[in-house]
Amino acid sequence: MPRPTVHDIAKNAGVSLATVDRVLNRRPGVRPATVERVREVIHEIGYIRDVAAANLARQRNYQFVFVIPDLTSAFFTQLNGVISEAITRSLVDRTDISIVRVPANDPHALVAELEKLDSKSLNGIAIMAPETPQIRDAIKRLKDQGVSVIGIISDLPNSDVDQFVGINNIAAGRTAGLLLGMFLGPQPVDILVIAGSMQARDHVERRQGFDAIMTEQFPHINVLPTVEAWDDSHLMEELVGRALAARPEIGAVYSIASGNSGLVKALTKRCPVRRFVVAHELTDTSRAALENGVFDAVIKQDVGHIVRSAIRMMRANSDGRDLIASQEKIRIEVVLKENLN
Amino acid sequence: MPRPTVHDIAKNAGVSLATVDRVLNRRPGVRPATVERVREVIHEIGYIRDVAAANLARQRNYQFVFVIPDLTSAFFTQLNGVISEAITRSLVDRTDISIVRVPANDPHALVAELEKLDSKSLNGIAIMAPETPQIRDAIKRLKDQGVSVIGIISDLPNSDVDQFVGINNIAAGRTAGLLLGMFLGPQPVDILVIAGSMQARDHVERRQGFDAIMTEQFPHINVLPTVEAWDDSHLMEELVGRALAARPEIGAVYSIASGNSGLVKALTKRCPVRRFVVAHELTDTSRAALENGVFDAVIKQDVGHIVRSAIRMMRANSDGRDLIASQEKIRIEVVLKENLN
DNA sequence: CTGTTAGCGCCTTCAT
DNA sequence: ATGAAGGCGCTAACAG
Repeated sequence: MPRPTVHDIAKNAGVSLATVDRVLNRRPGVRPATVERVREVIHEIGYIRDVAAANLARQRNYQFVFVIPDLTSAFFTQLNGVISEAITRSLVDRTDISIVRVPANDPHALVAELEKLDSKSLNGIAIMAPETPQIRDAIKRLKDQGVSVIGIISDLPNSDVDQFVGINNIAAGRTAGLLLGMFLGPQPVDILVIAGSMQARDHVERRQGFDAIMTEQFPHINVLPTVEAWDDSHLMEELVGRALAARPEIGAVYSIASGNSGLVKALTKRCPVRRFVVAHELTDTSRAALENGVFDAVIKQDVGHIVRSAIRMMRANSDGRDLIASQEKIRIEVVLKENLN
Repeated sequence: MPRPTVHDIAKNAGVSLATVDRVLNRRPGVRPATVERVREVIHEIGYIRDVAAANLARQRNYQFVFVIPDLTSAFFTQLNGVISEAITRSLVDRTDISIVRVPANDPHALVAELEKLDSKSLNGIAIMAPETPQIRDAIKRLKDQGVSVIGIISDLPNSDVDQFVGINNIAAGRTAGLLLGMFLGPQPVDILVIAGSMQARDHVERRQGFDAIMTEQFPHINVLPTVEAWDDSHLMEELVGRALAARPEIGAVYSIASGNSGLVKALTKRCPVRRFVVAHELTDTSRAALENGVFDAVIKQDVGHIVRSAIRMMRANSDGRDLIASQEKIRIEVVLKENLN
């Protein structure tokens, strides 16, 4: 027995297709009694709307854009790759996605790009950006024009975004701290912490979470002042090298930033000392480092998941649907040598 | 500018819609030269097929069934719940999914259920079952009748399934071992291991992986013989209680099985001793145990992900499509107190 | 307020 | 080997 269609509703309720459609789409111009009758029939015969057919008739299509920093580290290369793949995939779903890459750390340029977007044809944007007042305003403007705005990776808690897709970076920092604390055991040691810049909200939050758990639960461990390596592997190598030379007794390293290849070099150069190392993001570098034992754990966020989730959200927002909450939850993943795959 | 459609192809190639359709769907009855011309036009104008419209015209719908053991532990309750949710969701995608629950550990009953399935209307099944010869044969039969068969959660390596969706349980066991090894540090200790039954392939593999890494990398740790608790929490409580009483110096516990509430009871009853505990699957029990520090880590597989992935695969197999490999990879997740969410 | 009608992009008889 | 025409389930003018 085939599924009931709008025709079945019309027949059973004794009305026309147009009326059924009005009820289905909550459009005005139908007598309450009629609405009621149609609703009843819908319920009775167990009608389920065929979304695909509806979208076809509506000639609905989606225009989304990802706004991301034009950085070139492994993480951002990966992000770009994942979005590109999503672009290809989305073509069959009548969904056009484009990428706008804006200079990092330049709120003005970013705002300029946001203003350029044609909010007439645009249905949604997914943005990774620091939260400055100008950016907050630009986001507000887009939202007012009916564009769905999703924050990704780095949260924008005070902006009027529809949703944030990414991990809780405070919890991520706490997780890193917990791992190191448990690995290190009860003897007192020093931990070296390296961040990218303390401008990036995600990095700041990780550091915050890390510090919090260390003081709460591992007071015998001494966390050294943060070294800023500006996501630059050369600088990272130099700074870490210098730090380790100055304090050879350092027992562990927590790397918040990107540019981990420099870290690996610094660690392997001067070496027989066994140190526990936890870093962020699974890249070729960090994967190799896990495999050969230079890193002990990597805290990862699944970029593919983030991008797909953002797209699902923009689409759901565009047609006022809701989605499976659990599927959209981005997890703080702990990757060790043995669960690399 | 709107997307090119079949009409555009027809116009540009100087043929009719029917011919275009034949080329599009690789159906015979078109002169090679014509095929070539149409193909060229398709490429030129950048035509992308609207799958939704195609399925609509085709009146395509999908019939899938999940075959799972009728167990009632937290893990299986969760599995059932997730499938039920997927069933509701799938209705809008012209996809009908049903659940067949079969007695656990009864290959005959399972085979009988499989034979009952109407392979005429069925497009795919996702099955969790031990791999016996009869089951292998039943699977082969279904496949021969054109049904897509996906193994889930517990692998069926020697059966002719299209894909397996789940984690590598050997690696999961190794991950548990690595965690405990690192937590415990260099002093020699005893580890208690509790399994469900050594019939279930997934449990056996976890134990195997665990043992392997312990002998390879932590030879100073003494792994006690496996205790079988048959996924029963009462039995679990009793056996663990007895084991801890007999050897109070046990420094860690690895729980492969379900029935963890018994484990928690046994551990908290007799107590001030600090023991490291790693278990599998995130349930209400294990979540609470992580929160209050009874468990140190939980190895988890995302059941929602597994179910959604299996559905995507059955659908892709049914229409000979391929999908994003990385999205279908089920990860071995390490959950600590701090990355619970 | 309600109904008629013509599509949306694609597939599929049935002719030619 | 090719084409014309109707229909899949739903929506949206345009009439009444």
